[in-house]
Amino acid sequence: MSLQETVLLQLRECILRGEFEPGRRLAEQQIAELLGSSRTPVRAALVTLEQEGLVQANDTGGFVVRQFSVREVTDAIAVRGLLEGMAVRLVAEHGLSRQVALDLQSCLEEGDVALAPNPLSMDDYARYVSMNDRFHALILEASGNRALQRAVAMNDKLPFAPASAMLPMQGSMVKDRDWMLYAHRQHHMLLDAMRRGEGARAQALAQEHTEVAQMNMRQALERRSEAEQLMPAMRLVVGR
Amino acid sequence: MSLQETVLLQLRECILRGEFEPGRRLAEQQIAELLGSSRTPVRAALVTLEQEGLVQANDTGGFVVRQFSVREVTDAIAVRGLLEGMAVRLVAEHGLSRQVALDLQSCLEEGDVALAPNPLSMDDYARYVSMNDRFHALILEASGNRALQRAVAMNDKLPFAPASAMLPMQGSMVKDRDWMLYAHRQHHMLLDAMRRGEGARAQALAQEHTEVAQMNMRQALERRSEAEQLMPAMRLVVGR
DNA sequence: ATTTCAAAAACGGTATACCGAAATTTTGAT
DNA sequence: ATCAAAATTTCGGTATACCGTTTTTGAAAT
Repeated sequence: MSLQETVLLQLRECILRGEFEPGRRLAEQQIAELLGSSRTPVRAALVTLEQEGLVQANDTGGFVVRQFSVREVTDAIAVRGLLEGMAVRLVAEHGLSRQVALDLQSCLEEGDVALAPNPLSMDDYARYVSMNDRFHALILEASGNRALQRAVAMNDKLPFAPASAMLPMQGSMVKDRDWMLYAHRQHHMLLDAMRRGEGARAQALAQEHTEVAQMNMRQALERRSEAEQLMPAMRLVVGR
Repeated sequence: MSLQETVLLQLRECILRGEFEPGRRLAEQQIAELLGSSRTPVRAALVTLEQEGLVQANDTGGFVVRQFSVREVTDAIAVRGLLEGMAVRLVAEHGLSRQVALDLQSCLEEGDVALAPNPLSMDDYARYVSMNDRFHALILEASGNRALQRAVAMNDKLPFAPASAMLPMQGSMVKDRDWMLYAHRQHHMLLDAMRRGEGARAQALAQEHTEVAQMNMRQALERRSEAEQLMPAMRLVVGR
């Protein structure tokens, strides 16, 4: 892997970890020293991160860590709902291939197992998150629409927009497990709708599915200090 | 304006003009000489263009002009329909502000005037295109959803996805004018739906509106050589 | 004429030097 | 002690040098 890729990954992670407060100037030299490279790879990374929206060009040149309003985050979640709704509709309408159906089914079963224990262990939670990501990725891939895939990929670069970013925060709380059970039930219904070729139903379901993320976002905002501990990227969200 | 911005704009335009055949390697030195700069600004531009999808990273390093399948283009148009559908629904549901309604109304009147002559002059056509872009931009802005705006902006970087890219090709043909009249009538109905707060209707209409673009894409493919003269970017589309 | 293979040219990734602009610190007057 | 001006440092934009790798070239062999 080239140094450029390493720097990009590390810098993105640093920002998402909340290691730089929003608005802070990202001096190229400084970051280069921090990550052990010269300015050149840092420069390339910053250009990429600007396109992704994590970093903002300064009037006077250079870049600054971007901050997000609550509105922007909830909007991004809504957009994900729209895009995933289209993906599941396409899959439902074009017919679910045998292989994809099997893959999705195995995701569901894995989710069933992961959510069975009460209370959930950290491992159970991690397993569920990984399954969740795979489930959403499979559907998107099965939609076959590359423009749609690009749109989701871009949208997911924003904090808290990706499917698993706003899962109930650690899953250890009883209430969190209940929410995850609810969301997972929706996954089951989603596959059912796709199997039956019920495009409109699948779309509505996928869109409603993101309301769980919206609820979690609201709850995270009410318990800000707690949330920031569990999800440092929360520091990038300003207001409320 | 910095040299970087100039280089980015020029290079993007060169690619969209079809001045480089798809698959061609974009050597940094070469482009730097062509545009009168050093490699550094070219490198930054290439990273940006890769994010935009106009350029593709080579396995062995460097970048190559991307080529698009017909499928990718029609998919991108469909995604634009989805996104604009959401925008108009949001505007309809949240209420159309007095100012935006006036602005949109004046767009419509301008369009009425531009399309009145028969046959259309090049100027009439240009005026309509400019109005069309403004109309779509106004709605998007009025939606207030920044994630949505970002998604549209990204999608519009793909060739032929932007609203006006696939307007009937020059408008001088009688049949083209008929299509434009049809599309413009849809604009009128769209504003009506938004005024009445009919979100679902507005959404359906916006989505259907992109079918005009789909038809034009198909027609352009049937008359490839002609189309490539009028829209050089057509050379980036492979197949059929 | 076609293929093969080695020499040469070109290329990309990276580091760094340079310069003007911006930001920060120091200085000096009040 | 306060504030403004000057000096200094830092920063970003740009050009360029260096090096290992890839690509092209061109000549020899078939």
